[in-house]
Amino acid sequence: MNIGIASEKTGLPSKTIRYYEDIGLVRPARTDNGYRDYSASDIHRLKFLQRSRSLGFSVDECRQLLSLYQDRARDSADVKAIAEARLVEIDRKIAELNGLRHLLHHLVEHCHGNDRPDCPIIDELAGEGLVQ
Amino acid sequence: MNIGIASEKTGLPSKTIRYYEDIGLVRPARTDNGYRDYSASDIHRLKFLQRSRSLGFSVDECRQLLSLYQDRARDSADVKAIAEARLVEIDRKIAELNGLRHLLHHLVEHCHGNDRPDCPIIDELAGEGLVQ
DNA sequence: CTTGACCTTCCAGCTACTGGAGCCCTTAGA
DNA sequence: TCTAAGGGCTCCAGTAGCTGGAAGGTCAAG
Repeated sequence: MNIGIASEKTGLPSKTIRYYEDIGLVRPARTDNGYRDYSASDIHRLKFLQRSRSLGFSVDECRQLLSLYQDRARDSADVKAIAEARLVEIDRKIAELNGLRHLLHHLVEHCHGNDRPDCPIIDELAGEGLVQ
Repeated sequence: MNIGIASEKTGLPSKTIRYYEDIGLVRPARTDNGYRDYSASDIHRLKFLQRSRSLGFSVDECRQLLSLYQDRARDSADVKAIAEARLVEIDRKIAELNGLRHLLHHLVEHCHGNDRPDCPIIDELAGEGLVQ
């Protein structure tokens, strides 16, 4: 199966699929003319990667998850640990963004947004602001 | 004022300050020995950048904000527009992360996390999962 | 005179791709 | 049989925003 079809089946751009090969996440066969030839199990692997990435796992975490996936004797605890670490990270990020959102919203609300120069947002950035 | 002191005063690493000079955000004088020499107004600019960056503005937005800051005849509306765009982006990101968090939390909750291989997280990633 | 803490420049690397150039292969139509 | 379109291939460079490190210059203290 050519890379274009693999791309359609997995929802990953061809460029990305080649990249995943570069970094050793997938190893398709090659046909005589040098084209990559994806098997059903390659497609499965790529879909696994697509889903993992879209759940926010880093490429390196995906690598670990893939190897746990292949490992019939894995401990589910190992998978859970990776997912929980991700969850903690996501929570941290959400909290950070909520903090920013709060500050920024506060500033935006106090800015008239007209044709005059006085602006609490700029004042804040300049260190003469609303927020202590 | 040497870069080390500027770093202390602004909370930005020296490397970052040099980088900001590279991309034209700040232009310190030089002393005879070739050392960068930061004036009070350079420090002010750097602090402005530090605050803007920590509020989540991109370097390019910081550039725009800085030039609005210098512009005594600015319209506060222009500043507000940049901040509002940032706010929209932050909200989008928060929503995305909340979605991920929800999914991942759901999966983690259903994983026993023991020494057995069966794991709904892996199943989900493999496309045989809980989530439709 | 030496030591150590600074400073300088330049180059490479990080994440996870993405775009583009320049080329080859295959297939359908004129 | 020629040609054009639409794949595919490799390799190189660029994205954001730094960060680390090498190799060297400068300065103040002891």
